[in-house]
Amino acid sequence: MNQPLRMTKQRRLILEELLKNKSHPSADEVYRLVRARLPNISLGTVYRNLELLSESGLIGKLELSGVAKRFDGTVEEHYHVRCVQCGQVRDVEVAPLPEIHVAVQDASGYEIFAHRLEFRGLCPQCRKRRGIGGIEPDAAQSLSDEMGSASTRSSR
Amino acid sequence: MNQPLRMTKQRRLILEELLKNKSHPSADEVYRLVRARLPNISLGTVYRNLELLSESGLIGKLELSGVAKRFDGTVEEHYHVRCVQCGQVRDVEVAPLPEIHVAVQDASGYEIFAHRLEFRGLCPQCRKRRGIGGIEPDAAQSLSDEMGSASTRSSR
DNA sequence: CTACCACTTAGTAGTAGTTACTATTATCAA
DNA sequence: TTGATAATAGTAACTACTACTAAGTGGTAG
Repeated sequence: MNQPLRMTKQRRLILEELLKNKSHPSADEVYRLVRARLPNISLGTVYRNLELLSESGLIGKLELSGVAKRFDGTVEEHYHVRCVQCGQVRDVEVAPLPEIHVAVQDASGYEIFAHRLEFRGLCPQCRKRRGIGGIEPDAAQSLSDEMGSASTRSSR
Repeated sequence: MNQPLRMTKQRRLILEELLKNKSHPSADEVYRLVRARLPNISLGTVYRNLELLSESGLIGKLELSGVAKRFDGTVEEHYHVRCVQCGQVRDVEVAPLPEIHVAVQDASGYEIFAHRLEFRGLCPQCRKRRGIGGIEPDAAQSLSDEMGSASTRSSR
C-alpha cells in the first residue's frame, strides 16, 4: 500500500518504548520516555511517528473519552479500563462482542464498521489505598456524569 | 444541592437549541446555532452554560473518542453511533449491558463504575450517497485503525 | 415599584494537545 | 559512494477549551 518506513534512530526508540510499556502512554509521555535516551528529539517527530506507526499497523492508537490520545504496543483488539484515581489505562481481558453490530445495524439503519468499549473504575492499587487514604466520596458520581453513565439507570 | 440557575436569555436559547436538535452538537456548533438568534453571545458563555446545564442534569454531556465534547438534550442513558462520512452523532436504540461490569471486575481486579460504548459506521443517507457519489474506498480500513477495531479480527 | 447584589455576561487572554511548515540532515537503493 | 527522497529539529500556528475582568442583569426583599 505505502512504501516501508525508513528505520531511523528516533522511530526505533519510539517503537521500543511503546513495546516495552504496558500502560498506553500519551504522546507526551512517549516524548519524555524517548527524550531520556535521545535528549534532543523533537515533539513533532514523536507525534508524526506515532501516527505513521499506527497507520502501518505496528502499534495501536486509542482515542478515549475527551482526553489526550494514547498509544498501544499491542495491535490485537481489546477493550480498556481507565482508573479514575491514577489515570492509568489498562487492557481488559474480556471477550469482544461483534454480534452487537447486527443489532445496532438493524436498530439504526447505519452500516456499522467498528465499536469501542471503555470502562472506568478504580484499579486494584487505588482500591487498597482508598481504605486508608482520602478519595473524594463522590468520585463514582462525578465519573458517571462525565461518562453519560450507561450503567445503572434503566429507564427510557 | 446547588441553587437554581438564573434563567438568562443566553441560557434559555442554548437550552432551546439543544432540546430541538437531535444531532448532539459540539460546543462550537451550539455557539453557531445560538449566535444566529443572539449575534453577540460569547463563546465562553456557551461553554460555561453547557457545563452548568449538564451539571444540573438538564442536558447530557458526551465525551467521545478524542474529539470535541458533544452535548445532548436527552438525559437518559444510551449509546451512540457516529457516521464516519458526515460526522453526525446519533443515539442507538439498543439495550444497555450492565452485567458486563461483573465480568470486567472479575477479569481485571478493577472496581468498575461505568462504561461507554460507541459505534462507528455510515448513516443511512451517506450509505445511499456512497452508491452514486465518491467515498474513498478504504474509509472502513482507516476507521478501524482509528478505533482500534474491536470488531472483526478475533486472534489473541 | 425600586434598589440591591450575587450571578452572569462579553470580550479577551491563556493553556494543552496537536498539526503544519521549513531548512537541514540521514537513510538506503543503485 | 552518491543522490533522491524521506525524516528530522525547531518553531509557528491551530483547535478546543478554560480563566479572568469589568460591566450588566435577574430576581428577591423591602
